[in-house]
This record gives sequence, C-alpha cells and structure tokens, in this order.
Amino acid sequence: MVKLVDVAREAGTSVATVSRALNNNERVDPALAERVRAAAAKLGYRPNFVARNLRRQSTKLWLLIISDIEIAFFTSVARGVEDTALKHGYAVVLCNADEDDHKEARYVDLAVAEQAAGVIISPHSDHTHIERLIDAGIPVVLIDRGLDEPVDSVTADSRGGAQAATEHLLQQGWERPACITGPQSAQTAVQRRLGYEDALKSASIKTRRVVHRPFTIEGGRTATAGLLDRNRPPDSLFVANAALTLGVLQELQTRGLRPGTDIGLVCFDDAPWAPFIDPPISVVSQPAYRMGTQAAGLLVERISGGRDAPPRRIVLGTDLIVRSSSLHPAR
Amino acid sequence: MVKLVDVAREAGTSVATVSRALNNNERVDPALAERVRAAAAKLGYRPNFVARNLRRQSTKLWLLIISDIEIAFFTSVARGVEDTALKHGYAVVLCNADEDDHKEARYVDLAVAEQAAGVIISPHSDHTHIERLIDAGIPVVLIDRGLDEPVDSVTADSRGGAQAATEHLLQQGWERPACITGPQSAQTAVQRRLGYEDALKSASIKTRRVVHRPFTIEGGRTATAGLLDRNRPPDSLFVANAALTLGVLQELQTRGLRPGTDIGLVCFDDAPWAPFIDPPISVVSQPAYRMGTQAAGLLVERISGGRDAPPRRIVLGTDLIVRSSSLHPAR
DNA sequence: CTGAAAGCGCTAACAT
DNA sequence: ATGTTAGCGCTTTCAG
Repeated sequence: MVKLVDVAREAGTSVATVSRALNNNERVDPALAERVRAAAAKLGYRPNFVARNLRRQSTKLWLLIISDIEIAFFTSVARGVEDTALKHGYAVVLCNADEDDHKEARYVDLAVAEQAAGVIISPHSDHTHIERLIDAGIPVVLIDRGLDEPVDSVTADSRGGAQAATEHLLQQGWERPACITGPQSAQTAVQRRLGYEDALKSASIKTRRVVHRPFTIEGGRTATAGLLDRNRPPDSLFVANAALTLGVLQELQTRGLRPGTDIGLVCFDDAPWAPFIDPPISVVSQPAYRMGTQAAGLLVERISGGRDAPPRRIVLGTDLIVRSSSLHPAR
Repeated sequence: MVKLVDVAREAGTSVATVSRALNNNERVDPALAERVRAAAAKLGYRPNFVARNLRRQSTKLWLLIISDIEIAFFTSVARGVEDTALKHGYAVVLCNADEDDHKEARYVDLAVAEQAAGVIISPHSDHTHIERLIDAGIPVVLIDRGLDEPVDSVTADSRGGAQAATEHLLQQGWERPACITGPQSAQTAVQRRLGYEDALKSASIKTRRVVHRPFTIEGGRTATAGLLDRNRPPDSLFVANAALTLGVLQELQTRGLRPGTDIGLVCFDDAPWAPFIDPPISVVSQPAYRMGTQAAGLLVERISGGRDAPPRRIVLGTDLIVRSSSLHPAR
C-alpha cells in the first residue's frame, strides 16, 4: 500500500503539502502541486478513506436501508437517491433489511460504526433504531414510511391512493370488495387498509374483508385463496403492493378466474409489467424516483444546513391509472 | 461519542482490558469481563469501526457491485450473497453501477479506499477495475459475467441457454427468428447472441437478424420497432433479458401483435411476472439465488483460505421453461 | 491476567 | 507557501 509519506518522498516534499495538494483546497504552489500529482499518479496512490475518516471524524457515505430489495418501488427510489447523492459528492450503498427488525438493526449499527454521513431508511416498525441514529448524531430521513419521531420524511399519500382505488372499484359496480395488505407492522400496509376502509365507510358498506400478510408473492397467494374460500367471497380486490399482486394473479390463474371479468382488481404500485398482464392491471402509481430525489435533497440540507431546523414531512400524491382489471363486465 | 477510555474509567480498568473483554477472544478474568460489559452497556458504548479498521487493517465488509439494480435477476443474486455473508459474519452493501464504467470505477475506488474484505462484481467491460482490486489485495469474485482475468467467477451458461431457446423456436416451426440482445460491452449479451447464432448455424439459416441495445425497456422497444419495420421482418424473437422483454411487449402491444399467435417469443430470465403476461412467456431460467450463494461461498474461501489457490470458474446450467408465447399457431 | 504505550494513515493546527 | 507534529479511537505487542 502506497501512502502519503511515499508520495511525499517521491515528490521531495512533506506529507502536509501532499495532503493539501491532493485535496486541492489549500493554496499550494502550482508547480509543486503538479509535481505531487505526478508522483501520486506514478506510484498509484489511493487515499485510505479509513484513515481519512478517522481523522476527519466524518465520511461521504450514505446508507440507504430499504425494507425489500425485490420490490421494484424501492429500486426506483434507490435510483433517485443515488443520482442526487452523486451530484453532491456522496457515495450511497444499499442495505436490504428484508422487513426484518433484526437485520435492520444490524445495518443501523453499521451506519453508526462506520460513521455514515447520513441515512435514508424505510423503517420496518422499530423506532428505537431511528433514535439510535439520532443519538449518534447521524442525520436521518425516512422514506416510504413515516414514524412519529420528529425526523424528515418523504412518503406517498398511501391512504388517499387506497381510498381512490377502492372508490373506483365501487363506482364500477363491484359490490363486495376485499383488501389484501401487508403486515400490521408496516405503516404503508395499515395506511392503505385505512384508505380502503374510508371508501367503504363513505359507501356505507359494513363488511370489511381485510387480510394482512407479508408483502410477498406467497402472501398474496394465500390471502386470495383464503378470501375465495369464504362463504361469501369478495367480487373484487384492492391489493396493497406489487409482490402481493403477483401472488393474487397466481391464485386467480389457478382457479381459472379472470380479472375484470370474474373479479375486479386494483393494485398499489405501477410495476413495469402491469400493462402487459392479461388483462392489463389498474394501479395506484407512486412517484418512486421523485421520492428518492426528494429524500436525498432533504438529507443534503440536513447535513450541510440546519441540524436543528424543524423536521419536514413531504407527502407526495399518487395517481390512479385505470386499465382493464378493474372494469366491471356489466358496464 | 462514548469510547473505550470512557468504558475503562467506568469499569475501573484499562483500555486494553476493555478491548480484550469486549472482543472476548483473549483470556481476561470473568468477573472483570462482566464488569466491563456492564459498564459498556450502561454507557451505551458502540465500537468505532473506522478506528478499528484502521488499526486492524481489515474490515468485515463486502461490496456487491451489480450492473443494474432494476433487473430482478440481480436482486435475487443479492439475496443469495447476503444470506451467505451473514452466516460468516460479513455485512454486505449493494452498489449499483448502472452499466456505467464510470460509476463502476467509483465503487471500485470505494472498495479499496474503505479496505473492503471482499468484492463480488458483475463487471461491465473494463477489466482494469478488476486489476485495481487485485492490486489492492482485495479478494474478488465475478458474478454473471466472467472475464479473462484469473479470478473466481460464477456464471450461468448463457450461450447454451440461448441456443436451447432458439432451437425450441425453430422446432416450433418459426422460420425467421431475430435476436434482441444487450450492449456489445456486456459479456452476457454477446454470449446469448452467440448461442442464438449457434442454433441458426445448426439449422443452416443464414440470415442473422441481431440487434444490440442497452439492457433497458426502451432498448427493447426500439429494437422491436426497427426489426418489424424491415422489408422481411422476423416471425419470432429471442430476447436476452427481462428489461428488454418489457420493451418488446410494449411495442408488440402498440402494433396489435400477439406473442404466440402473430410472433414467437422466448426470453432470458424467468421474471416473476412472466407467467401472467398475455400470453404467458416462455423463458430461459437462471438459478440467480444459487449463483449468489455460490459466489459468496467462493469469496469466503478466498478470504480465509488460500489466497493463491487457482481461480475457480463455476458455470451453472439454465432451464428452458416453455409457456405459450413461443408456441406456433399452426401446430 | 492486566496495563502502558506504540502506531495504523491521514488532516489540521501551529510554527516557520 | 511549506513543514512539523499531535492525535482521531482502536488493537496489540511488550512488560510486568
């Protein structure tokens, strides 16, 4: 490993000058600086971030802790975060917490141990993790899911989107909707359920038909099976995310039920494949990429600007995109 | 920030003892050790990895550098890597290089600067990055794409899979296939093209009809449009990944062409949505998760075992899954 | 079994 | 403008 002192010797100067020249923020004689850069290049010098970080007591690294890497929504968010981070000189690494408080804790520990410059996280349910970050003085912004903590956050209007989707189903003429949503521990899952119930309430429908499952394909499959095996099965479904939807589709196919003909279907998240399903799926679309850029923007401000500024909560709207799966055959 | 010396004071001992007690690898008096642990807990001590890493000159961190986070294949790989890494005490963070040599270079720099314990990477095209890692003494294993470098790698048999897919198309009775693949710079893209051409050769078909595009939805769309606008358009398509496939589907839908009826279609990668498309898509399936676990296993061995052991190249087989999109209507 | 002290590579006072 | 040096928090000899 070639280090500063080696470069200094090669360039015939001191480590301090080399450090200054290479970080080209201090005034150092242009000719000398050039000699230093040449020496560094010749020796193939690479700064040791570990040492630098220890000395500076700060890094240029963000951790983006998401709850499930296999959900397309989060990968779009990640893109947004990344693009913005890059512009401001931060590197961002992704951590997959997998809807698991334990794994999430591991990554939070990693963030404080590595002295991350900031963290963007879609928290599962354990708010103590967020507090740990705050205690360690690491700026945090929540994404996708808010918490009661006084922290910056960027979320989509899950409740409103769910309500709109359900109302659409009802307007189409479907009469016995059901809601398949994520685990009680995930804020988005309950918000979407609440929005669904808001719509039922407005329509004076008493029967709720709500089922909570993990946000997985398997969860969607078993939820659908359970619902359809009831005495009075639902005639339509509001599904709270794309993974669940895949499971719903699977179970429907198994039973020979066709969305839009035999059963109404609206889903949260506009997955890229939604338009090509048979029939095309009606969805509630979230501005995932923009959520990422906004969260990153908030983090940048929090880091450089006012550490003590009041927390900001950004809530972005959702769009209902009607395709065929939600259309009632009688109309 | 509470540090070792604080814990030492609280426990009435020295930093050395605290360090030993907390890393519980040295022989230290059980009673004292207990007192130290209590003090650490009371003060909420968290080790500073930056300092530890600087001293140890090593970390427990892996970087997984993938070429596109939005491709489901890579997210499955990531799961596999992660699960295995965890078992061996490593934390893994994901880096999205986005099929961009520049971004890839940034993350490679990050790996050496942060002294990563190991790197798993699906290289784009620039083998100098790999060399940089090797020069820095960081164990590397390639995934998805091999290179000529003497490094461990885990890949799928892209060429064989592509050949099988194309032969299947031909056996079905399609006569004028075309191939939509990724950029020339991606090894998988050319391997799949080669497999496609192998099949044509065996069938004595001279017209190649190959188009290279970025591995994106937009790439698939424009490729399809270009192909269909030719004088003698193809009657069937072999598509080299899932993102491209989405674009193909889009363009086909726009033109009112139905796969399996108007045009044959087989794709690489068994995306979770493939069975639910109208009609269900025939695919070549790669064992993504297993590729991840195998790569991680290789890395563990490389780190702990023989640094100088000869490189191992693992090639996993692929499966052709026939659904409806590839079936010829005349049969 | 425990403590004192050196030093990982770098940056930032401080001195010149 | 440049050099000298202390020290970031930790681990690990080396003494005791």
